[in-house]
Amino acid sequence: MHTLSKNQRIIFDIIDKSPEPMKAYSILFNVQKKGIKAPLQVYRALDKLVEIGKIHKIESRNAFIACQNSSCQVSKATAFSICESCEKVTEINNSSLSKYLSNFKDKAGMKYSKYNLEFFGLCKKCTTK
Amino acid sequence: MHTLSKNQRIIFDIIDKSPEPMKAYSILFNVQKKGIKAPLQVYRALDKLVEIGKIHKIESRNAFIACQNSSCQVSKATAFSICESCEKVTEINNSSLSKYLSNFKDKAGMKYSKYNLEFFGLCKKCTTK
DNA sequence: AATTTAAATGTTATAATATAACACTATGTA
DNA sequence: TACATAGTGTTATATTATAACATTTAAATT
Ligand SMILES: [Zn+2]
Ligand SMILES: [Zn+2]
Ligand SMILES: [Zn+2]
Ligand SMILES: [Zn+2]
Repeated sequence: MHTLSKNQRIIFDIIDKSPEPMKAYSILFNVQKKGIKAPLQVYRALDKLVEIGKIHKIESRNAFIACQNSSCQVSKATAFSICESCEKVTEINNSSLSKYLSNFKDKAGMKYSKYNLEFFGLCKKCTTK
Repeated sequence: MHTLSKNQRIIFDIIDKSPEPMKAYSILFNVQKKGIKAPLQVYRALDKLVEIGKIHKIESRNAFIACQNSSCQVSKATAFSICESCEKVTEINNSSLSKYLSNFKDKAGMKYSKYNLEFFGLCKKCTTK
């Protein structure tokens, strides 16, 4: 089990507590009182946290979310649902989906080691509005 | 059928001719001789071209690729394979995959109108190296 | 054809996201 | 201790993207 460094812990905690994905400079702003003053300190911690699967990057939003899926130790197979109205993001944990995608083979004979899927739409709350 | 404006045409053509996804500022550099001088001119054309499905954005790379899939009029369901070694990107056109994903329903009852999937791995060429 | 509306353009400035380079410190291992 | 690896602090800079405003072009409506 990986033990987080000081900066990694600070930055993971703030992302983990956040109800929504956080952007790097919003994280920076929020951790300045804890002595983290430069973008690079944030990005280095983010890189590591992504690498070990504690957080994921929502590529379409340039934002980071804590892994909601305890089995997801490494960020190899990620899927998210994103509400285009309220921007709520949820990590999808569906074994049928992950099985289907992990076994997917294309014609070109490419061997995949990783995927990222982002669904967009309206969440239940925003649909009924 | 949508007819492209002058800037949209110039920018689509350069992306369409490119063997690899192009980044916005690389596009800008390449079209300056055609009178397009500012980032905004590029981004506005890119936005429109994405909207009408002539190009797609590869989110993990902040780069743009021409749609390889004539049936893909609108960018509602996109899938790509990305080689992490040579950065070759291919649009996946697989009806089983698109059917599976278009019909996917999550537990939260969210209705999806769009998805984007990016597979990562090594292409055939890079595997045998 | 004249009027109106919507879409696209040109331009300057600036915001937001991310990395390079270098010196230094902490931690684990032989 | 000596060595290797990972993490930190700092300054500067690169890259990606949008705001705001004036103007022009194209398309739709009368
Ligand atoms: Zn996860
Ligand atoms: Zn919502
Ligand atoms: Zn397409
Ligand atoms: Zn390759």
